[in-house]
Amino acid sequence: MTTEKRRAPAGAAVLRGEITSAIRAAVLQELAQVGYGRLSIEAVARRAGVSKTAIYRRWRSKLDLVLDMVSAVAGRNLPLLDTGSLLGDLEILLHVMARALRHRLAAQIIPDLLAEAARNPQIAEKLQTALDDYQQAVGRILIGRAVERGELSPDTDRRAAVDLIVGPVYWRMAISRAPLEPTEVPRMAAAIVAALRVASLGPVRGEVEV
Amino acid sequence: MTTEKRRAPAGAAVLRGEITSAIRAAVLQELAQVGYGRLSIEAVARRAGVSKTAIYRRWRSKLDLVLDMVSAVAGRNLPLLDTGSLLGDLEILLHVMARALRHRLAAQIIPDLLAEAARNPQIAEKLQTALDDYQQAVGRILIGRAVERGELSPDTDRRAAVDLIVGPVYWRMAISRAPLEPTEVPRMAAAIVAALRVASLGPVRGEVEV
DNA sequence: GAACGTCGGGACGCAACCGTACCGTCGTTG
DNA sequence: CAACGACGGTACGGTTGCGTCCCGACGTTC
Repeated sequence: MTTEKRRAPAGAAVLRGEITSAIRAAVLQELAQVGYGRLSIEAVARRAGVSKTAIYRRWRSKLDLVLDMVSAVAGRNLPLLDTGSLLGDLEILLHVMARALRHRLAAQIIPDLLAEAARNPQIAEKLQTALDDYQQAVGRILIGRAVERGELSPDTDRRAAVDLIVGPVYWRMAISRAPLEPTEVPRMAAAIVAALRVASLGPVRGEVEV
Repeated sequence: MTTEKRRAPAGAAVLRGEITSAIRAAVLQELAQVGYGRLSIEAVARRAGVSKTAIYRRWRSKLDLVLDMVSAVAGRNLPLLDTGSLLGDLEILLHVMARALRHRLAAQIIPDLLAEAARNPQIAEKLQTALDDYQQAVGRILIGRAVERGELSPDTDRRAAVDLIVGPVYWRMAISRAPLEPTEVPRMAAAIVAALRVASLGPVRGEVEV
């Protein structure tokens, strides 16, 4: 046995990036069109104009493929401008979310994967992690700044705050699927600010009589 | 040819209700476990302990089956108590929604079907109709009453109001999938009331500088 | 109590997809 | 310029599900 040095792969023996990109794009299209449940490697290959082998060489399975794409997208940060006021920050966040959800692909894929996450532990982990990061970022940045400025009480419940912030836009665009005009954003932001102020005051008396 | 009267089907020649129920239950279980995309008649039959034929005799196809179940569930009304105040009404609505979404089946099936609706026109029609009804009911009942009481301005945007009301609970329970403690409901309701008051004031000046 | 007629069940042909094995191709490296 | 070695593509067996057809079973009605 000779312990000879392996030559580094080169020439035609190297993954072609164009093909990898084609596969990624095809996956997004398929994901939007048929959802994760019915996503088939064959269809992806067909759409990408590529052989199945090309896919299996890059990812071990369908799950692997999707997980990889999720982490690629979900890893992005959330670089929000600091406008100097909770209201301004909120408007920007809402605009960013609305713009993202306006894309056909995103508006179909995100709800689909979130639903899938409820039953697939692997996807759930990746996705919930990303989601938690996102929510924590929103909480830390938006709420944190507002607290520093004195706009909100320091013991604001971040989770509850995030629900109030993110819920309405998501409902409107991903569930109700009605367009959110950019002109509506300021009003929604103002409403949310009011909600956050009240929510940060702590528990409210007002039990419902049953 | 004798034009004899047909005897009405009777005896063993009649659909057995118990089997229909078994199928319905099995569909819900399967829908929750694998989603609409991967829902298979065979699996439903297996789980229900029934033959495929039994299913095809009742519904023409998978789509038919699901559509039928959707309309059965979605047809329900929303009989909200009138507590005399927007806050009280809101608390009840939130409790009702939270309770519904706490059920494992509902929490899995609803987001799944909503995602599916985005790509399947038939489901979309049935589901969006139900959703619109629901939203209109919320708008008409909750907002309408509040307007009558003078708690909100008459020209409140109902769609925007519904987003503010329904979005946060849905996000918390169906997307973020964190439990919503009953004790949190009053605070959330109070926050939403504040948001609605502000939102009903009409457009807000406060464009974001970019 | 016999005839009726739909019932549920099993089997079938067809189609789609999974994941793998093999084969000729091709660009770089030494 | 020749040898290397991973590349992309085709072909394959196995599995699963769809929707249909035919069969014996069975309870009511006349």
